[in-house]
Amino acid sequence: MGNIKAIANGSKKDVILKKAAALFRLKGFKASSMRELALTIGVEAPSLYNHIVSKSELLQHICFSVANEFTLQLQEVELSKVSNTKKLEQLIRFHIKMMVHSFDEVYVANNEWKYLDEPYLSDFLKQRRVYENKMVQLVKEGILKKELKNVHPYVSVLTILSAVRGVEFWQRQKKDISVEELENNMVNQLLTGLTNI
Amino acid sequence: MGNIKAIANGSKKDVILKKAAALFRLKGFKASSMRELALTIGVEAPSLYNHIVSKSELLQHICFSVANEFTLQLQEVELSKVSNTKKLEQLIRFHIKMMVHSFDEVYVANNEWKYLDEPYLSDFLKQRRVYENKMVQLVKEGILKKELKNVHPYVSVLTILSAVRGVEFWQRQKKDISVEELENNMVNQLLTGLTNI
DNA sequence: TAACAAAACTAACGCTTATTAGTTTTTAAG
DNA sequence: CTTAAAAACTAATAAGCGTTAGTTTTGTTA
Repeated sequence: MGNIKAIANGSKKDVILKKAAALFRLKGFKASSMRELALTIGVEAPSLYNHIVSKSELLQHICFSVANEFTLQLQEVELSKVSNTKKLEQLIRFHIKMMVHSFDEVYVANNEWKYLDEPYLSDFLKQRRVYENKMVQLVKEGILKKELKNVHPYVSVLTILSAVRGVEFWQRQKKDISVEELENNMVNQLLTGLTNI
Repeated sequence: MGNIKAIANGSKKDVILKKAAALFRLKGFKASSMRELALTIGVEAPSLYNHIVSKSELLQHICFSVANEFTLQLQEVELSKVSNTKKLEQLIRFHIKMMVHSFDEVYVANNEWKYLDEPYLSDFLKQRRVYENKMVQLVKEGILKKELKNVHPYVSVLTILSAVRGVEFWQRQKKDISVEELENNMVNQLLTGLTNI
């Protein structure tokens, strides 16, 4: 039929991973068939198995490469010598940028992780829990330093992490607003609110 | 094997719908089989078809009953004679309450609507678009009345609607914080922000 | 050009799926 | 008790799934 075109500096597996992320995002992991994935690549389904181990492996790779990117960025932010408010702002901006530039992958990690097999499922959830707890810690410290209002730290983190996922909807009608505008508006609403006083 | 126990004031179909919402929420629509649904009800899979038309019909019913509840509440809020800020607050609180009290159904409507068949899929998306646009209008008016900051209305609505979905995470560890506390904290963060000044 | 490895192909397997057909059991009314 | 309807059952179907086996084509190096 055809053959898998490797992109510059990327293996054929990378091509499969990219197409898989796009398909899984669009149709969901369970509703995406290996035959359909192969079709978007221009190859027969069994040919994929010369490059990958299984369908599950694709999901694992997508979920953990996203999780690792977030974990890495969090570690970097934690080390930086700025206020806790600024740290939270940096994280919010990073989340938005990830949603914009790696939309398929982030969406899949956010919405399809439940189809991970063990032990990957437990590992993923653990990594996410650690991430959340570290953000909660940032908020707690910000409150102690009087930078932040006396909010419930966990609810605050949960609100932030959910809010940034709203970029998903922006993806569909990105025409009339730039990434910078999106980012600034979202950061402002989360940090300083919507109302005048 | 068994038989479907109708709950007080509800048909057997209602029982199936309730169990379907719970299963679809937990495993996702595509990964939920009619056999497994039947098992949770205590009946063989083909027996379900004495009460329902198809698996798709279950999803349609769940999605549209949720969508209609939100649409109805929005109409009520629009008619009330309070400030636009208060209208938005009422809507946020309603979203949180729905996430708390009809979690399975709202989650399914939020996350599994893509598996709706046509023409239901288009109808659902249209109804959601209308809902979003009406919220955008509330924000626009609030800005004109100087109640609200000069934010980008669409980004603001998208942030609010995503943020309230964060209640999903609260559902897993609801022990150490009450619904009221959750609701007040989330409303405050969205309307007045996280930072001191 | 010969030889070897990589990667494509076709065919098929075993399994699961939603759903239908046909039959038996349960429930409710006269 | 009889009867009719409702709702359960068993068995089976056709379609789709991820994946494997075995074979052929393609690409690379000597």
